[in-house]
This record gives sequence, C-alpha cells and structure tokens, in this order.
Amino acid sequence: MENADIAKIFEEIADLLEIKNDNPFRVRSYRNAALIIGGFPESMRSIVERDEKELENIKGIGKSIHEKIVEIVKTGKCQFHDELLKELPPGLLELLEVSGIGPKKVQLLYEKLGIQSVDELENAAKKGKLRDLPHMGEKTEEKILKAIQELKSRKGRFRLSLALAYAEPLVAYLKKIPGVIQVEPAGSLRRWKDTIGDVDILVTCKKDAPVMDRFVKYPDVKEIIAKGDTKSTAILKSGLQVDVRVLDEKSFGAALQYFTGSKAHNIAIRDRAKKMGLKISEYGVFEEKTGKKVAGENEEDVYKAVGLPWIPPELRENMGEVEAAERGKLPRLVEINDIKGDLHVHSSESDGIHTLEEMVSYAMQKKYEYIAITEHSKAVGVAHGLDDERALKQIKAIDKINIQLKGFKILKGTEVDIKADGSLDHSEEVLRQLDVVVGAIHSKFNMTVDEMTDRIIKAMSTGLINIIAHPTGRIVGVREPYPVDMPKIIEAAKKYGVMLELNSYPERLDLNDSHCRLAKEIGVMVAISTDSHNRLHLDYIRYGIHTARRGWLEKDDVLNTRPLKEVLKILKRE
DNA sequence: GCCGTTTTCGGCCCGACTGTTTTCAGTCG
Ligand SMILES: Nc1nc2c(ncn2[C@H]2C[C@H](O)[C@@H](COP(=O)(O)OP(=O)(O)OP(=O)(O)O)O2)c(=O)[nH]1
Ligand SMILES: [Mg+2]
Ligand SMILES: [Mg+2]
Ligand SMILES: [Zn+2]
Repeated sequence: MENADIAKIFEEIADLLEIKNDNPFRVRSYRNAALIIGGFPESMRSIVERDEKELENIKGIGKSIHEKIVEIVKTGKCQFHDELLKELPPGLLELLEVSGIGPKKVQLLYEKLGIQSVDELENAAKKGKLRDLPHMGEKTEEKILKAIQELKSRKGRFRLSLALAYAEPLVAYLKKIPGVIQVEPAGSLRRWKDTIGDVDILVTCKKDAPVMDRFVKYPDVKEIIAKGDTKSTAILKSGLQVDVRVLDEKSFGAALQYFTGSKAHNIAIRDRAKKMGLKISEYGVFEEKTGKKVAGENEEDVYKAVGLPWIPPELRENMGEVEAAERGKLPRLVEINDIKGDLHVHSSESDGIHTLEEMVSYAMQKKYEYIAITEHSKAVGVAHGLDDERALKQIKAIDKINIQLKGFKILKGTEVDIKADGSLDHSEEVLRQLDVVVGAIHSKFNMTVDEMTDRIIKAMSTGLINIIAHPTGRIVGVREPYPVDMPKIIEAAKKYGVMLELNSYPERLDLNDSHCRLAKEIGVMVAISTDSHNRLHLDYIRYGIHTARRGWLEKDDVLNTRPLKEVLKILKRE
C-alpha cells in the first residue's frame, strides 16, 4: 500500500459519504487527508513502522484518520471503506467522473432508476428516462451524453510543459481582443505544478469588451461547456479544458489571488480573513460589517489586508506557507538568475543531438560559468554509453577545449550507471579523474523497496559519486517511481556527502517538489540540472527552478547557484 | 472529521453557471 493507494481509499470514502448525504465537513476532512497523503514525501508505511505517533503531527490528520492509516498499512484494508462499499455499489464512484454529475444526482439515479455504471447511465439518457426525475429534463440528458463522450476520451492530467504549450497561444489570442487590459495564466499553471488538470486564465478588461464571445470562437475550441458574463469553460481539440474568468481591473489582485489557488490555500486565507472581520472573494477584501472594500487591485494588498506578506504562487498549497508568512519565515526562493551552470548535460558523444562545442556555446549565451558533460556509461547501450577508454578520450578532449575558453569551464563528468548490485559502470581510476560524477539507475527497476534503496545507498557509499540523478526514476504520467525509500536515501546522502539532482526535464521533474522540501529539511543540497540532450533543453532549467521553489528551496540549498570555484570545492571527493 | 487570536465545542470560503425551477438546487471554480 503506497501513499497513492491510501489517498485513493480516503478519496473514495469521501465520495461515498457524500453520496450518502453525510456531513459535508466530514467529507472535506477525508478529501483533505487524501490530498495531504497523496503529496507526502515519506510513505505512510515507513512512518507507521518507525513510530505511528508521528502521524499526529500532520495537520489535517486526526484520531480517526490516523487509526485508519495504521489499519490500512498493517492489514491492507480499511473496514469503514469496505462497509461503505457494501452499502453502495462501487460503480457509483465512476458515475461521479462524468462532469456535471455530482453526489446528489448519483444518489437520485441510483435510487430511482437503479443506475450503477456509466454504461447504464448512457442507456437511460438515450432512452429519455432521465427527464422524469426532479430537476432534470431533455437538456440534462443531452448534456450527460456529451459529458460521457468527453469522459471516454479523457486523457487525464496534462504535463506542465504540454499545458503551457496550449496556454501560450490562447493567452496571446485573448490579449488581442479589443478592450482587454491584462491576461494572466492562473491556477496550477501559475503555481507550476508538475501536472495540470485544466488551464485557468484570468482576464481584466474595459466594460463591454467581447471577451467571452471571442474566447468561445478560438479556433482550437472543440466544445463549450459553459459561457457566462464573467466565467466560461471550453474544451480544446486536444481534450484540455480551459476556464476563463473575466473581471474588472479594479479586482485584478483579488481575482488573481482567487484564481491562482490552490483551493486549500484560498480556504485558509479566507478563513483567516473571516476571523479578522473581513471577507475575501475574487472581487476584493471587504469589511464584514460595513461592506467597505479595503483591497483588491493588486495581490500584495490582498495579503497585506490579512496581515501577511505576499506569498509566492509556488508555495500556495496550504502546506505551512500561511503560518510561515505570519511568522515572517517565508523562504527567499531560488530564482532562475541565481543559476550559474548545469551539471548534467549530454553531447553527441553519447545520445545527445549537438556536439560538445555546440552545447558549450549555448551555455555561454545563457551566461553560465560552467557545464558538466555527463555522458552515459556503457551499460546504457541504447544511448551509446562510453566505456572507460572513450571516457578517457573525452577527458583529454575537454582539457584541450578548456584551454581556449575564457570565463567558462567544461567540467569533465559522467552519468555513470548504477548497476543492480550498486556497483558503478566505470573504473575507479576513470571516476577519480573526473570533476563530477553523476550516478543514476537506468535498468532493473523491478526490485523491492529495500533492495532498490540499498542499491542506491551502496553506490553513494563508494565515495565516488557526487550527485544522484533523477533519484526516483518517474516519468510524469507514464511511469511511477521505482520503489525507493526517499527519506532513507536523503539521510544516506547526508551521511555520505552526496547531493541529489532535481532533473528539470518536464517529463521527469525528479526530485519532485515534496522531496526537495524533505532534502532541505534534512540538509542535503540539490543540483538543479537539465539532462540536456540538445541545446534547447538547457532552457528546461525553468521547470526545475519552479519545482525547486515549490519545494521551498532557497539559493543556498541549490548547488549550481554557486560560482565555479565553490562548486569545484564542493565536488572534490576524498 | 478536524481544530483552537471566540479554544475541547461549535464552526468549517465564497461565488458563477445551468436547467429547472416559479424561487433554487446542484455542480463546479
Ligand atoms: N475559494 C475557492 N477557490 C477555488 C475553489 N475551487 C477552485 N478554486 C480556485 C483555486 C484554484 O486554483 C482555481 C482553479 O481551479 P482548478 O479546479 O482549475 O484547480 P487548479 O488549477 O488549482 O488545479 P488543476 O491542475 O486544474 O487540477 O480556482 C473553491 O472551492 N473555493
Ligand atoms: Mg486548473
Ligand atoms: Mg479550472
Ligand atoms: Zn542523463
């Protein structure tokens, strides 16, 4: 039982309770717990094994949910969940996936028509059986049929980079509408989450600007879900959903604060306002008694009105940022301009596209002081990995080029394969001649957690490795992380003086946000690298930076914010 | 079910859009 499985159980408990018309705040508690556990950096299993009392320290997890986590970890089951599933058929859960269908309709459909699955719902709608139910008519049937089609072709959450690629031209299109003043991506895009459920765009404009009419005519729109004066929703041909919110420029700050979220952050901020006698909505901050508007034009004022400094969007997950802001303890997050070099770069010598010289010239354009050339080793055959001999040749070649470079240095490196037994795919003799050794797992993923964790720790214990690359091996939306105990890895990294990579490839973003935060807590430095295989990949650094910011990292927590001299000192192995 | 600048009970964010309704419930952001 991994965290994702436990989160799913609580999510289902929330859904089932909601269908049963249970207390909505109880429902929220389960849903909130699912959110917390799903994003937690350490597995519930290892917390329970070490000391289950630690669960009590997690905000949002109380006695009841605590007990259920322990039960699930120990027995693999949750009795309460099982009982709910005896009362209600499991098919009701899939009905909730149909957009427009919520708990009340599910209950109604089940009780009046015995509908227990999406297929049954589709049949009933086609036969016109739904229109007899209260609050439903012919239009509802049509809408449900459309929503079922949409569900069947739904692809799940989009990679951040892909969602951005769809959002950018739409933003440009909206900016050209007459009367439009500002167009800002908001939601999870502005928070730089690794995956995006839908794109949220905030627009401010002069009165009567035809924003919504033009939005729904955007050539890439496939279907209009809703269209109102201030809020519309459409689905693009790619299947990506877009929400556009339009407000007056006087509300820009409050609207951006609202639409950036996260939902949990908004609730926390609004709750705080309420306790101060204020009310926050997307229109502004208002005094509860008089209704007088006290903020709204810009975001900073909204936070100021509730006694807080402005909080960077990447932190707005209600994971301690409100408390930190209150105590003046917000981190000074790392910025893209802090980056002085890139420590994971390939050239055409292994599986890169561009030559070493081409990579260097682009890095110099970016005003970097250094990059490390880190080719694969021979075990990664598909990538033309280097054996010792080729590695030695490359060392000599780099030495030669370095002589001619001014104000820039190529670090001699490798992305050495960590073999199944934890040994490294180059000789110690070669590894000792390199400036930086990046170690990574590339095959044999089907190990137990303990085996995989030991494998990586063994590699770290050789004293030959500086950095572990893409430490969990996940591919966003494609491959789960291999089983590995990250807290143990991070502790071992601390012990052996090894650093961890945040791989900036948008398909990887590995370490992820919560692991970055754990690394900082434990005191392990993170290297934000791009793993570039062509020169434009060097620009992927921005994904890494924003993910690091989501993990609360500051400049000093990041290895490659340091100038060349310092980095070389840190990379020196005993 | 959770939690504590109204602390161990009582409150838990606030508003838009739709389809049905004749005054609003449901769903969603
Ligand atoms: N106050 C408040 N704001 C909400 C609520 N639901 C959503 N929002 C705000 C905050 C969200 O970040 C923003 C956009 O909503 P989305 O459902 O698109 O969520 P978000 O973009 O955060 O994540 P996503 O990747 O789309 O799943 O709207 C809510 O229930 N209350
Ligand atoms: Mg969104
Ligand atoms: Mg949205
Ligand atoms: Zn690589």
